Amino acid sequence: MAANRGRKVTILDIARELNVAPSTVSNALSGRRYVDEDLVARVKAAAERLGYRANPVARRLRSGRASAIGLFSAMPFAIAGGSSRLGFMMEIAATAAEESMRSGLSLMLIPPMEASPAVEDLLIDGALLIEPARDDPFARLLDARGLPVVRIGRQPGREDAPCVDLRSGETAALLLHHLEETGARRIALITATARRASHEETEAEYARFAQSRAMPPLHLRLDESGGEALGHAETLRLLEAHPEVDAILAMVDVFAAGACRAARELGRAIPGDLRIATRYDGPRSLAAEPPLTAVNLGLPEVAREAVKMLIPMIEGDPAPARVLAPDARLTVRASTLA
Amino acid sequence: MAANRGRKVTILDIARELNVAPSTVSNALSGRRYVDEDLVARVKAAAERLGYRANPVARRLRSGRASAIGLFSAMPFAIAGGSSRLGFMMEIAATAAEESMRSGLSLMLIPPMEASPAVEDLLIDGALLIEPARDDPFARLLDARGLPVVRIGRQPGREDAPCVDLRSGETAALLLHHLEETGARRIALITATARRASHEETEAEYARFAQSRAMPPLHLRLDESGGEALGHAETLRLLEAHPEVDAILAMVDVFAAGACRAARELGRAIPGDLRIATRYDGPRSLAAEPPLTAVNLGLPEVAREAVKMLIPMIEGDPAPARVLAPDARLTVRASTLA
DNA sequence: TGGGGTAAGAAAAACGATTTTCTGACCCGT
DNA sequence: ACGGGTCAGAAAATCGTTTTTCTTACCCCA
Repeated sequence: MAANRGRKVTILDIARELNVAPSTVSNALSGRRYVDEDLVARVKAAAERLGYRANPVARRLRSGRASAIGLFSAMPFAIAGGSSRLGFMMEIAATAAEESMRSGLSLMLIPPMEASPAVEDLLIDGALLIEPARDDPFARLLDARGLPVVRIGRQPGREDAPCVDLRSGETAALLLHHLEETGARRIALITATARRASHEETEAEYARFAQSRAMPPLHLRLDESGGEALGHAETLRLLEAHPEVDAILAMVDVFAAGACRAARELGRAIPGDLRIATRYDGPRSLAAEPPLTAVNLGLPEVAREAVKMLIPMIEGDPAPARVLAPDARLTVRASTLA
Repeated sequence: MAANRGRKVTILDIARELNVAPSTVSNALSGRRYVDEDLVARVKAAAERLGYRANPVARRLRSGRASAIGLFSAMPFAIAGGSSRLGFMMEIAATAAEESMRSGLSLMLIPPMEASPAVEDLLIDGALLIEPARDDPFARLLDARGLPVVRIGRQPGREDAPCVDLRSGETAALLLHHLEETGARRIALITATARRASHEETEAEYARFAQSRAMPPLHLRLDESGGEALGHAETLRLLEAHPEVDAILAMVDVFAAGACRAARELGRAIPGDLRIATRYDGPRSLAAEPPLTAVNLGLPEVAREAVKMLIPMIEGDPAPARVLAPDARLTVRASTLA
C-alpha cells in the first residue's frame, strides 16, 4: 500500500497520522515502554498502511553500534584471491558468520585487494584479522581506529594482542616428523617472504629439526603473490641444484602445487623419490596432482573461538587474552603415502 | 594521545577546541567546501591531537545508505553449513565481496541458520539471494522490506525478478549426455524436495531426455537437510530395487557423495557398473571417493554479474533484467571416466 | 480535601555528522 | 560611493530514531 510519493515513511508520518507523539510511536512499535494496547494496535495498523520501514542506520545512531564485525584477510591478493579463493579465509568466514550471527552481529567480508577499502569508514564494531604479518597494514589501520581486533594467528611483534594462536611450530613439527617417518632424509622448506607467525615459527622449528638431525637446512622464501608459477619455477631450480632433496615442505598450498608440477616434469616420482606436504588442507591440496598430505587446522573451531573472544571486547570488557587452536591433525594423502 | 575520558571525541569537541563552527570542521576534514588551508591544518592537528574518529553510523544517517549488501544463502542449514561449507555460497562470496568493494560496498554474509537474523534490521542496501526456492522465506522478507534483490538462479514463481540465470536445464543436459556417452542406458535422477529452479529445470530436462530415449524415468526427491546420510540410504534402496540402473545424476553434491558410498558397499564398481555425476564442482565432489564428475558453473563470473546488476538497482535505476550465466563446462573425473 | 504516587502520553534532548542557509567583510566596476 | 558579487566562516536545519524528562490526569489513603 501507500504509494508514498518519493519520501520515505518515517515514524513522524505515523505520529502525524494518529496525532500522537513520535516517542509514543517508537514505544508502541518497540514495546520498550507500556503503551495502551489499543493505541499499539492503531500504531501498528498505521505503520502497515503507510508502509513504514524502520531505518536501521538511524536506529543505530544512538547506540553507536554497527552490530557487525569485519573479517580481514591479510594475505596478498594473488593468494587469497585467485584459485585459492575457497581457502583459508572462506573456511573461517563461514563459521565466523554463523557464530557472530548467533550474537546478533553480522559479518563483513573484507577481501584483500589492491586498493584496500577505507577502513575508517567501515560499519563495524570489531574485526577478525587473519594471519597478519609483522607490518600488516590492516592491523595498523584497525588499531589506529581503536577497534577491538582478534587476530587469527599471532602477529609477530604484537605478542600482547588478543589472538587465537594457530601453533604453527607444532604444525611444522607434525609435518616434519611425518616426512621423516615416510623415509625422508633431506627435507627442503619453502616458506614466504611475508613475516607471518606461521612462517616464522615454521622456520624456527625447521632449524631446530635440521640441527638435531645434522641435516643441512635448505630453505627458500618466496613471495606469496608469485603463486603456483613461482613455486614451480623455484622448485625446478631447487631440485636441479640439490638432487639429494627427497622431501619438500611447502607452507603455502599454491607453492606445494607448483612443486608437484615441477617434480613431475623432472621425472621425480611422488612420493617414491620425493615427498611433498603442505600446511593448509584446502581445496588446493586436494586438487593437486597427486593430492597433498596436509594438516587439518580445525579452522571452524578457530573461527568460533575468535568470535567468542571478540564479543566481550566489543562490549567494552578489556579482555586481552590468547586462546590456543585445537590440535592440528595430519591428513595423509598420496603425496607422501607410499 | 588524548586520554578522552569515557566520552567519544566528536566533531564538536574539535570545534570547541578551536572556537570554530562544527560545519567548518566537517568541511575542513572532508574537503567538501573550501576552508582556509591554515585552518584546515589546525583542524587536522586538533583532530589528531584529540584522537578524533568519525562515526560511520552518524555519517550515513543523512544519506540513508548502509553502503553494504547482503549475501543470503537460501539453502537449509545442513547443506550450506556442515561439510559443504566451502561450497557454493563461499565461492560466490569471495568474488562478490571483491566486486562490491570495487564499488565501495561491503559484503555481509548471511548464513542460513535455524533462527534467521532480523532481516529488518540488517544494515544493507540490497541483497544477493542464492538459489531461492519457490517459497523462499528470505525472498519474502527482503521484498517486504523493499530492498533491491538480485537472485542467483531464477526463483520459481518470480520469473519477473532480476536474476542471473544459472541455466540449469542446459547443465542437466550436459551431464545427461555425458553419462549417455560413457555408456549409461538407465540413468536415475536424484534432486531435492526444495523447489529451486535448478531442481525443477533438471527434472524437466530429465523427463525430456528419458522420453526421447524411451528410457523409463527413475527419479528421487530427497530433503536437502538429510545430507550425505540420506543420499546414502536412499541410493541403497534405489539400487536394490532397480539393479538395472547404471548411472546416477545427483544434483546435490552430498547426495552424490552418499551415492558413491552406497555403490561401494553394494560392490558396484564406479564407473564400471555405475557412473555417478553431480552438478556443483566444489570441494565435496573432489573429495568424494572416487572424485566426481561435475560441472564448472563459472560462479565467480556469476557473482560478478550479480553484483553489477545490483548496483544500479541500489542507485535507484529500476533496471530489472536477466543475465545468463556463462556456459557451464564439464569436469570429467574418475566417477564416470572409464 | 490535600498530598503523594502512578500512569500514559507529550515534549524535548540526544545521537554525530552533513548540508543548506545566513552573515558580514571585502572587492569591484560604474 | 553604492549596488552587486564573491568569500570564508557561523548558524541552523536535517537525517530518523531512541531515551530522558516533563505534564497532566487520576487514584488512593490519611
